[in-house]
Amino acid sequence: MTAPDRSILKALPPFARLTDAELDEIAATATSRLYCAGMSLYGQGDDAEEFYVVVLGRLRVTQITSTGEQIVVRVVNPGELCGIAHALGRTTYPATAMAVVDSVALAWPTDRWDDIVRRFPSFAQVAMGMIGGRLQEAHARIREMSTEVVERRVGHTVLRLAQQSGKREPEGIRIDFPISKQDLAEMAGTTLHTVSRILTAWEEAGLVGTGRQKLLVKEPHRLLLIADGAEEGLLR
Amino acid sequence: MTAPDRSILKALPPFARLTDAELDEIAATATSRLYCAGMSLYGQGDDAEEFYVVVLGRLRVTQITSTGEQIVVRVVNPGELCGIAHALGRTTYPATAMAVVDSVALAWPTDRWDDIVRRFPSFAQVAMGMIGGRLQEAHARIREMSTEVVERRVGHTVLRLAQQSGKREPEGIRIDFPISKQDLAEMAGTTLHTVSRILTAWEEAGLVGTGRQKLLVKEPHRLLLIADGAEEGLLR
DNA sequence: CGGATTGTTGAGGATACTCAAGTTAGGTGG
DNA sequence: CCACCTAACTTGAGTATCCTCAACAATCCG
Repeated sequence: MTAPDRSILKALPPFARLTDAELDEIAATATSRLYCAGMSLYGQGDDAEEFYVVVLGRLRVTQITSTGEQIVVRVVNPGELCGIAHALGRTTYPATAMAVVDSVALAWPTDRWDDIVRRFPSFAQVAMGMIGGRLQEAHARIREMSTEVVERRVGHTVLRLAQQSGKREPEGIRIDFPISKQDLAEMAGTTLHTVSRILTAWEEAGLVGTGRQKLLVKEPHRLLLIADGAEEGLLR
Repeated sequence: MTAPDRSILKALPPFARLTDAELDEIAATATSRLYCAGMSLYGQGDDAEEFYVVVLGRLRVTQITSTGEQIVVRVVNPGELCGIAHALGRTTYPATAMAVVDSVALAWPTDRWDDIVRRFPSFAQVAMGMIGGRLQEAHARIREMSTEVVERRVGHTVLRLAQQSGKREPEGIRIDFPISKQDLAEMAGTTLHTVSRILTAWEEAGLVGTGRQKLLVKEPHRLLLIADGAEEGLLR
């Protein structure tokens, strides 16, 4: 609920190249908020009154279709922007953002966006690069869903997750926040049943470790071979 | 091959709000190029040496996967940016852009991008909005591919095409550049066989008119009902 | 007019979904 | 701390959708 200190901003990529005076000015209009696991920052269809930068924790961004199915658009990691509907030319949020673990985010009123972009080109540049990264990820998903069989799609989904949000550990790359089979299914465009069968097969082969909302990628390299089609799938 | 006149720039959304002096300055570093149908502006994997704004014609942007399958990323219409790999944080083009009809585009050296963005916030704002639109379209495709059966997916693909690149005519909305069944399949994530069957069924119902690389949407409203699942599909 | 590209249509079959039933894990309250 | 309850997950069986394979037809262009 309080305005953040400049040192917090400085550690976030969008603000990394600003001077102390500039940071203070930007910090002055920000609000720091704590979201407990399960709380949402904003909902699909709401007026886009604020935009956010995540400081700590993880968010899951989802969309609901008109027929009630849900898809996971992305996971938001610390340092990333979200809720920037205005920059994308919208007045409402196209999706819902929810904290999957206790999270801290900075919020600015949406009408600060244009001013910040205009006055701080380095912010604009980083923001555009982040949007670009999301666009490329989206195209990768489209490509995968168009051309790959489920097992490879789930492979790429898991690998992307490991790369973007994973934590290196002695045994492998751990996804250190709760992720359900249903979530993975909604990311890969399949059902939780199919994800369950695939992960069980991979677990038996020692590629991954799974559990209730748990995921550990033990052999990313071999998983990549499967995802890229260089090695036969393990299902069935 | 020649530098363009400021009046040409002024008609393009990214430059619409600049002064004559600013336009002249931007025009000075631009090259106007004619691409005959079938020529490519750049290829997937090439160094991103230039970015473009299309003035006339249509481009088709495609990606080839490691296994040789192709997908259509998008169609580029006059007034739109393309080849902005640098802005998205890349050094190479992630896709190939090819003229589907004779087209004119303006080209700038990639290293002009940062300078233009920094000095002309209105350009930056329009550019970000365009990238945002692409991101939303990509998410719509992901949502459709995750949750919808083929016929509805093809419906949404055709409707998007009609909306973005169609031309109102007495009989309906015409796609006035060559578009093959294979192209539609690569946009909808299916095969040309399935697209052919679906369009034949729609044609028999009077929803569309089709032909070799031709497409006319006669009843967009009824097609929308099918695409949105409010009405039964016509296939089989 | 001939070749090449694009599109049509049918048959068969595999992939992955749906439906169903049960199991495990974790959190909560007594 | 244990019992219970719910949410998450597993596994099996049957089947629909849509892809693959195949052969042919139509259209365009030079």
